[in-house]
Amino acid sequence: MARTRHLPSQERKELTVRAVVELCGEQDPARITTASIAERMKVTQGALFRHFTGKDEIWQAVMKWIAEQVMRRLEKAVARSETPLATLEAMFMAHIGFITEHPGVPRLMLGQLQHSEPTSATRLVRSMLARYRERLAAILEEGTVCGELRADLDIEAAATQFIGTVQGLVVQSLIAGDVQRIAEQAPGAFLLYRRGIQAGEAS
Amino acid sequence: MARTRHLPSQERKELTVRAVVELCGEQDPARITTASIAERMKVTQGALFRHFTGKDEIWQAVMKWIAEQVMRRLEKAVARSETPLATLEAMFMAHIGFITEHPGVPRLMLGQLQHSEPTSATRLVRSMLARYRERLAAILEEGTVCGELRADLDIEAAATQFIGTVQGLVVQSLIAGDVQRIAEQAPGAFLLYRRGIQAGEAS
DNA sequence: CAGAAGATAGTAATTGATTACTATCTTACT
DNA sequence: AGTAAGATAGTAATCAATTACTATCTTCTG
Repeated sequence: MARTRHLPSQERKELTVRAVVELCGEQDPARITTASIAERMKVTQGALFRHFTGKDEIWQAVMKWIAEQVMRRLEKAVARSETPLATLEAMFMAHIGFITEHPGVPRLMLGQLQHSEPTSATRLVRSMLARYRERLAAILEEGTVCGELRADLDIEAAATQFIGTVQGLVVQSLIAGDVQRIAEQAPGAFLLYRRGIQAGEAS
Repeated sequence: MARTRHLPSQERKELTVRAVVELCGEQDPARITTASIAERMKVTQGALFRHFTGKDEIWQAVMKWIAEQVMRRLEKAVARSETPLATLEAMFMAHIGFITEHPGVPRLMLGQLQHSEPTSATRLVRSMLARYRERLAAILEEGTVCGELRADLDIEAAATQFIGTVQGLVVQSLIAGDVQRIAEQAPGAFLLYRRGIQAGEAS
């Protein structure tokens, strides 16, 4: 049996990220200590510093992982969809799916956004959200052009509202302490958002 | 000139709350120490414990203050409005107004919602948001009855989306680091929300 | 191909800084 | 004078980071 002490640094880093994401599903990121991370990994606290120069670098690695995961999923969703509206819905559900699979993610991102003096990790979050918005804006624009969305749509507001729709569900789940219910509420939430941006309907 | 050292405990408590709310506008609540609060108040750190039994009690006082302020404003907005839709808009703008006047408030509330083991302050936040939702649900219900809102409206989803609309603006401001721009974006955001819930329009 | 030599990863213990909280002395107000 | 509020000077606990040492893997040489 592979007792798997002694891992290559690369793998150990990945396990560290996993552990942190996991821990964020259970507690306030601000209260996560290097000791608690190490404990979760069955390693001593000092061992972490063989792979990271400091705690900051751990957060950075975590945010990098999240950014990659989210963006990969979003692009996949975009690729599979036909119309702008269908793309938006696929992105929405992909985002929600990622959150329900990794309940620590919202807490992680909100935790990073709290910092007013941006660390490296904070900058990563901000740039990810900025890219996210750009992606959204492009699709929304496309939707207005093809007539699927209201011609007078405020693109910026619609992008903010998209993220807000997710946020509403997230806040709801933080209050209820139950991340999984997000999945059930997601379709209804998107329907409401869709009605706000869609061109005049017949129903 | 009133050098105002030596204040009655009641006033000192109020100043403490003010100081904390102020500090939250500038930094992560999790990083606010009793020392930094005291410094802001021009008092020594130990003096705080003449008025609060512990840091928890400070957070509790802060959240109590916020809950009172928010609810007072919301009720005023409700009282002044005629139709359900006008009431919702007034509530929205009241909420946004409170946030722009006190930029620390979103960070404060989000910070509290991060805790998974609810403290007294956390419970206060949750119960405030619960009351908020109930209030919203009642108004939304009223709107469907009087025909101003879609008859098939999902009340729960619409309440979540209302809070989400605010959250979208908040997240936006945390990314941009500029709370004031919320005020400009608010009308556009509410318009989008309104279109999602309103009964078939003519425009 | 064996095995020494070096590199990499992990441990256990410690350090210095920070933090919430407290004990004791001092001042100011009534 | 007596008491409520504040200053001063602590304490114990926590935490990130470091250090000295050990275990394991990898590589190079004879």
